[in-house]
Amino acid sequence: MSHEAFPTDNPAVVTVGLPYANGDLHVGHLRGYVTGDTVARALRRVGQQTAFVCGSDMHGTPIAVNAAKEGVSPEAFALEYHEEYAETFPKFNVEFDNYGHTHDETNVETTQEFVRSWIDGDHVVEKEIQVAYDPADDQWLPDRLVEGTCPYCGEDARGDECDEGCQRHLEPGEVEDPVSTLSGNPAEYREREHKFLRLSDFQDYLQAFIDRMDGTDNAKNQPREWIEGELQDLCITRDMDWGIDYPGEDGEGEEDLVLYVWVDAPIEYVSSTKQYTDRVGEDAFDWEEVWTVDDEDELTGEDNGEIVHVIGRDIIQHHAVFWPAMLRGAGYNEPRAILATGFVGIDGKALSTSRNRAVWADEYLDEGFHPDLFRYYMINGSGMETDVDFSWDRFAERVNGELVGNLGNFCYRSLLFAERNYDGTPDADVSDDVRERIEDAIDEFEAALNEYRVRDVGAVPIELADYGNEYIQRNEPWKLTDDDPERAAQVIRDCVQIAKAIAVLMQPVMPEKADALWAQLGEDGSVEDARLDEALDAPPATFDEPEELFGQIEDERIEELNEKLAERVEEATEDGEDDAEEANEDTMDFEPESLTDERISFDDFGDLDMRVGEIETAEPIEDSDKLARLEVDIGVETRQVVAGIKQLHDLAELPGTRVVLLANMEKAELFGVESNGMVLAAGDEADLLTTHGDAPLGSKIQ
RNA sequence: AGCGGGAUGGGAUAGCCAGGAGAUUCCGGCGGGCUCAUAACCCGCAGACCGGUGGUUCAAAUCCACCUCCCGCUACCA
Repeated sequence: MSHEAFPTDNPAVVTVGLPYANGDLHVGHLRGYVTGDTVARALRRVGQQTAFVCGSDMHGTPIAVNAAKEGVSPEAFALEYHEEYAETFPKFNVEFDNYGHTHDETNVETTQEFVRSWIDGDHVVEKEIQVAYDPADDQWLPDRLVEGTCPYCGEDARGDECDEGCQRHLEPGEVEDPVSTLSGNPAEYREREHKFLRLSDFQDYLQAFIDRMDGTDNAKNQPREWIEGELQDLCITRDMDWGIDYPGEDGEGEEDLVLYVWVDAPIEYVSSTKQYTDRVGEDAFDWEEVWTVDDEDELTGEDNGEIVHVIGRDIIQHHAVFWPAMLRGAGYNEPRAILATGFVGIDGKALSTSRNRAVWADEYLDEGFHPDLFRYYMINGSGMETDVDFSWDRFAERVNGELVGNLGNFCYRSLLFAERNYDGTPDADVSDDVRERIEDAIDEFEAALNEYRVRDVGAVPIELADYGNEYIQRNEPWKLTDDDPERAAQVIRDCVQIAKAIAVLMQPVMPEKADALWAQLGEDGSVEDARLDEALDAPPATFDEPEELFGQIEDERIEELNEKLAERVEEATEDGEDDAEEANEDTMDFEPESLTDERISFDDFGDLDMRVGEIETAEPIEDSDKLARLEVDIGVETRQVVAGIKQLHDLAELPGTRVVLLANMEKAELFGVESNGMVLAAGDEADLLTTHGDAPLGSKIQ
């Protein structure tokens, strides 16, 4: 938009959101890294100097908690995952120029420099807040280090959110009956002074920034609510040992405070670029040309480097609000674009690691599938912004149909025909039509990249192969070899040229397969080093017999994989690690109330007039969180009842459900609606009582 | 609840920002062709009036309003 088209004279940095070193990688993570890698490769294709950097996110309370559970240090715990990630990414052809982590020396230094800049610029304020504290262990308990009871719904809740109950976000100090996640000791709240970054200092700046930033619609629009409203101060410190020390004034009295992970996490983008420069030298890539601003007043000037962030759509605010403010406060450059990808689902349902409804990175590779197939599926499956569903069925369908049948088949039949009849590229000129078609493909590649239409970038070679199949079919060179050899040579020359163009254009999405095709054409080196317009240069006059680029995935394979996945999900459910129904998780920790000692007489029981009924209608009561208005047929008449079950049941499914109704309950009026009776239900989840058989409506409970 | 994103032939997806001849591609169905090629490839047909209701316009899948359903975010979780 407001930016100069790629390639620019400045270097670019492409980043992907840091993986949190807390668990194995699955296809959901991989989508982002593949997208970022493809963007970086495509930028290089058009001649943009580009560094692709990332690193592991090592800090934060979840890692501290999980490390404690395993009895290892947070650093050792996180490092293990860090190394796993560093090894896994290249296996998916995600090749970072530098992959660091937030706990390394570079990031500690850079982060502290940032914070000092904010302090010097008077953007940091101090405030007293309530923090949970474990007096027995002399331990502060920020964020998830404390758990207790949700003040809103009474469910067990973590310190930061009511994760099992009402899903509400909880402020520090809100959780009732707090206990330490680490020791289980009861906790108390204490006043504690913390540091805050005054985001409102950057309000005007952010408003201008969001207007000139490029990227996906969600990334450009979602932050507006915050940026155009009142910006709260961001608490940037935590009472923990694990993290980067708050630099403070002369180190006095601040040594027990570390920085909030969302402070040092994005700064790793800068640190990782620095490390890249340290390794290759400033002449090869100068991090300062990208990250620092030559002229403070010229943020949008042409001298600044191009920063492109690829993230998941759940961390937009952090990258489009906090991060630009952090950069600005330290005198750094701003992002040119933020690309927020959608989520990945499995077989039409949400991916769930606890239920093991996931396809793991290692699993995919262990099954022997080529990484480029996965990359293709993720990039070409749908637009970057929308959620994409992964299923082995679809995977096989797309690989077999689009890669094997279309792209692979075209290249194979063309090169094989060329090799058998001409020993390589026929001696003829490329026809004008084909030349123009390839030129169009190159133009579309560049245009799509400049608008961050990554899917369209990936579609270019496929569409070219489509054209190729059509072209070869229409001209039937196999009929011409005898009748019109010159014409046959011409057609095959065109086809070989198209195959070469495909190799160049498919490289960002399928780098390894592109190289394989490149080699089959008899080209030297890697297609990675070929410029985009080399797609039009003549291929070598001779090359060897080609091989099939992609192999069919058999139906039996897919059946196996589906079964494996289904079994795994079932196992995870049976093991009770998690359950099919959200609510069942509560059942695990459920402790029934102790029994009442007081006994009642049979006559007392007889006072309760309970009847079998059937729900006829169920509709929500406006302005109420829980209440629903039910009409229940109890044989002799139909009763209107108000019941607190709105959140706990799908009202649309209730009509037809048999229930037990206390008919002689005193009448009540709730939210202006009369309740004439009471529907019996069990527990906090209001599990409705029903009949086992088919007792007629109106039957008395006795 | 507020904000953001989405709802398109049987399934999956594009188009919407820059409104215009009853809409893309893939899978599936039907009918042809070809045989160089991995039962691949090519051509043709059937099938959606583009979540619902209104509005703007000569013209709307595309703009506006309201509604329904799904997903995300809502600031000191990562």
